[in-house]
Amino acid sequence: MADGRPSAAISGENLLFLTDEQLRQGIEAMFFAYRGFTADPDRILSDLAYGRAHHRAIHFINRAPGTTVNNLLNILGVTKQSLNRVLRTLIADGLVQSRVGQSDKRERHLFLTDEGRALEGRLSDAQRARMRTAFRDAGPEAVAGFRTVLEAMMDTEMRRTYTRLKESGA
Amino acid sequence: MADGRPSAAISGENLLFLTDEQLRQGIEAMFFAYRGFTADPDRILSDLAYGRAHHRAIHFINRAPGTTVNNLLNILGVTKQSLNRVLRTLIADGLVQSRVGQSDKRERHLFLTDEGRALEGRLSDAQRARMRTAFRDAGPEAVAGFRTVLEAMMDTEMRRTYTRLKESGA
DNA sequence: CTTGGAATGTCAACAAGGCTGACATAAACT
DNA sequence: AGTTTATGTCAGCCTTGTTGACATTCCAAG
Repeated sequence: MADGRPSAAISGENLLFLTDEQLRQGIEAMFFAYRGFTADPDRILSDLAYGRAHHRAIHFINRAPGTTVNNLLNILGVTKQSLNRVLRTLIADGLVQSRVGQSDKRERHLFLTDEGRALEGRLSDAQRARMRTAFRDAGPEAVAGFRTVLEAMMDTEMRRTYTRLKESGA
Repeated sequence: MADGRPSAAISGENLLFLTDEQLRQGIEAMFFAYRGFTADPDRILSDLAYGRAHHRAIHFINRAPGTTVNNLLNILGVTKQSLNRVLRTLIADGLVQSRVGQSDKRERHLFLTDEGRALEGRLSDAQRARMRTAFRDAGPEAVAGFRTVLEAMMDTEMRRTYTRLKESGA
């Protein structure tokens, strides 16, 4: 618990690697970087009376058009009631379209309208711009390391979801 | 905006580097990893009727004992009113002590009590455990890249704060 | 020294977005 | 057919963000 001392997990080449202080720096880096990560879309959204929750819904509907509410729930990791509130406003505002499933009429399939896609574009452009600058400044090897660590930090469940999306994408 | 195409910023060695698809994977990795990052402390906190805001306050008071409310505000990036509510409960519960400044009586200097330090320990232990596993699995070079990218992703202001904390720590 | 403004922190009220509970509808199983 | 399970919606609560109003303290100009 005291700083400077190497922490519990020491094995092989990691002798002087994982001090509590270094872990804490990693924690704080995550905290401050996440603020930067969300800052640009947040600015756009606040002008529109939307929040981060709307952004997340729009992002993943764009990523997997026709997805069901239930599927979106698993990706986002919130309750269906919470997601529903957000979807309701997006549908009312004409950014998202909800179609009753044909094989299973309990399901609603979600799509972005043209207007929804337009906002999605604005938001991703802003977020990608920052990511692009950061990636370029850091260089390809740093980016590879960045992704490796982030993947290792996810829960197993989320890593599976992430991987599935990744492979469906490219 | 279409995937597969290399994005705007192309320069030198980065020829095939920054496609929109890769940037989007970075964005999604951040999203899913941050969930994992906060999951363990969140579980502990929910048993105690505290939230992430309490965790953040406790973390940085521990990191910089005697800090003022105003200073904490700049670190956390929320309004003083919002922080104040959290601090009030922590003080009422005896986890944080607030002392009126001696040179400037408007200021309140914040300290963790023994009980506060105990909770801080539980929370950081949980969060560090995950970070340690991720770092170990990823290896030292990946960790270096991880930190480089995160730093590049911060706003200038936050990067300064982060660096100041980092240098005061080790 | 006093007075007006700036800095610091507190209290109150509101909004976004988490949560659980209750419920309607459709499907599936016995 | 009748019960159980899955999906989605509506209502209400809690945390934590926000702005507005205010008390206290400091400091600088007169």
